[in-house]
Amino acid sequence: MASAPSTRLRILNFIGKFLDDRGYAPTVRDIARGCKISTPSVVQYHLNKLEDEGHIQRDPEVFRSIQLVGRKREAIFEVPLLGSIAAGKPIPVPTADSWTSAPEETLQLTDEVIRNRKGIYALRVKGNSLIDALISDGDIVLMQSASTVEEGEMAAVWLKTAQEVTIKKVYHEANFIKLEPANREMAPMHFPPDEVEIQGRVIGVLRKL
Amino acid sequence: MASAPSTRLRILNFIGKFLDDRGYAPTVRDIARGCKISTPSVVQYHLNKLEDEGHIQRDPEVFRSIQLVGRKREAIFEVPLLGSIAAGKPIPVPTADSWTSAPEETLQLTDEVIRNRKGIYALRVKGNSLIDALISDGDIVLMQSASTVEEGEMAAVWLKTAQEVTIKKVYHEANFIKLEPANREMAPMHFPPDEVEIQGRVIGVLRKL
DNA sequence: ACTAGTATGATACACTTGTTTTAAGAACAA
DNA sequence: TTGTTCTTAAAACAAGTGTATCATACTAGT
Repeated sequence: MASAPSTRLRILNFIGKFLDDRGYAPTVRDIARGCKISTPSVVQYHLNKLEDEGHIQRDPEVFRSIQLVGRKREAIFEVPLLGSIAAGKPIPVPTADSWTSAPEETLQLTDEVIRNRKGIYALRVKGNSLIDALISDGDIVLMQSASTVEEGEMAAVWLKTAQEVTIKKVYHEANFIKLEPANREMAPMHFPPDEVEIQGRVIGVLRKL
Repeated sequence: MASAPSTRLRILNFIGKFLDDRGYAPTVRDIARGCKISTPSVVQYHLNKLEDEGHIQRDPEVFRSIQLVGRKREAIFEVPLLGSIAAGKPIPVPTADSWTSAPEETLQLTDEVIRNRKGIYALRVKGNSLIDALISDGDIVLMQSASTVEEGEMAAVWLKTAQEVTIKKVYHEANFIKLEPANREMAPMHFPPDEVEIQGRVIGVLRKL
């Protein structure tokens, strides 16, 4: 068992702080200096313990290779904010160009949301035309490029004669395409297949207040 | 000017890849091996150029101190998912214990959403009782501990006699507290001050589809 | 008291690694 | 040509650094 506000813990905290401050890991002697330990061997001793306990991880013989386990690194994805989605306007669809040229604005999202899907972009919602999809003015919709979607997936669709974009769950029925609002209190609508055009899959909604 | 798919660029990409793979920076000799360069001095030469150009940054004499500028480090926050929010149940309010003991589940969010606010936690929404706040079943609500909120801020409030939790914009009026739904098509409600209890500030909603 | 496990200390070895020096070829402009 | 700049090359130095060894003290359990 660890005993006091032990040297062990001091070392662990020092490593974290060093990492935050400098961006790379401390050496054995950095730790010794920082924790007022007289000699590398004591640090070495505790580092071995910490590694056994699973708190840190390091590559033998490699300088500055200490890493804190449980600290995630580099799971951030930059998602381009390609424009806005508003009533009566087709949504901006990403072109080949969109991915290479730097967009004006980006969102930073984690792996958890992206789940290594490709072709993700974001649109800011303007107005309350999507209220039946439980999406309000100012929300950000995460899209994935797609011209078809699976049964029941949420998609942004363009209604040709209505000249309107909407977000609904899409089901393919016999001779119609059924569009079902996220808000189940509202009735689904049916359209002939050539009347709707899938603009992309909706994979998330983000509302910052 | 840089000329070809130059050695310079190869080195830069190698550094990035090495960083992703190993979690710490390569040495001059690592780079030489990885880019099929015969000698450290060539790498050294290009590293100096890259540093002049502002692409990398490093501390002289410090091993493995290369960092890519423009790469965010440590912008991920782990937000504990403390429970769920459902109709007719008070929401879980974080205790001192909640922050120290490891929660079963966490969300990873970026600085962009957290904006160095403290006391952030998350709740999963069960059921459709919050539909008038444009929040549906399965959504995740980001909360900040608070017992009072500013005018017009979105808050989770406990309605005492109704025995119900709801999410509304809060306004303090003469003798009443006005609760306004996010969905503006719906009417606001008024309650005497001792009838409502602020459980926390709502700082965001996340819907994964 | 005895022993085992834990923690601290001092010192030294050998390898890693940033850096310097010197050299030479290639591209380009004056 | 001449000179300058950019690039690749080889070798070596000196300091930084992980690691090992040996020794000492403290604590807890028997």
